[in-house]
Amino acid sequence: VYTYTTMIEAYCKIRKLRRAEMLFRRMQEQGLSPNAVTYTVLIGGHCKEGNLTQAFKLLDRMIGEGCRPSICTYNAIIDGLCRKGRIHKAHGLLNECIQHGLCLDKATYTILISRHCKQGNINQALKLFDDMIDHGCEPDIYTYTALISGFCKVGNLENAEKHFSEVLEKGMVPNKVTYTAMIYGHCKANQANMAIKIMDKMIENGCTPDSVTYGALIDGLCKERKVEEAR
RNA sequence: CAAUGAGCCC
Repeated sequence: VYTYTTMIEAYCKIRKLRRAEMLFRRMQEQGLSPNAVTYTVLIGGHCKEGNLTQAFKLLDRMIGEGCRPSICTYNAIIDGLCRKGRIHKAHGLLNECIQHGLCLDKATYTILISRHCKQGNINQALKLFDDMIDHGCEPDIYTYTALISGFCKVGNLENAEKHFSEVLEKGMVPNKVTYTAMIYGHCKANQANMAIKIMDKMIENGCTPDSVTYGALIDGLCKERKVEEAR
């Protein structure tokens, strides 16, 4: 089962869902029962392809066969729904999780926070951030990065910086993604000089800027007509 | 640690 699951995951990663489904069928023909991980991998693969119909079909089947979905299973579907902009339905699934006795985890909240941030709905994101803390679920660097990115997107650098400081105060370590979000925010606010300072700090702290980091920076520099600097 | 979550442009 472990081996099949790993292979199914590999096919999902390279977006060969038909191959993945084939293996899923074959393992059952061999008398092997897919477990929660197998189902989650396949459901996640379909969600990433945007095939929510198939994802829900598998979820039903999983439950029908007495295989209990985990929070990872639901998170995969919640993420898929969010990507399709069906955030309301995603929120609806939270109740289903709770009915199944599952505890929402950091990923659940981060998926939703990230989505609200992308829509510029920072207040809703903050509400979820508070909710998660109320429920004893501590935000981690992923959650903070999503939130910081949300503040950057709406040009609220003050709050972005405030949460960045909070990360440090809590002893968490900002990573490449966190710094890139900050750089993007400053570029967007026409503070390219500050963005460059942040990049220097990022390098000092052992994070290597990647193509996304440079992409954000080049965009910002070009906007400020500092094409030469961008070069 | 076999499965879920965060960053630019498009």
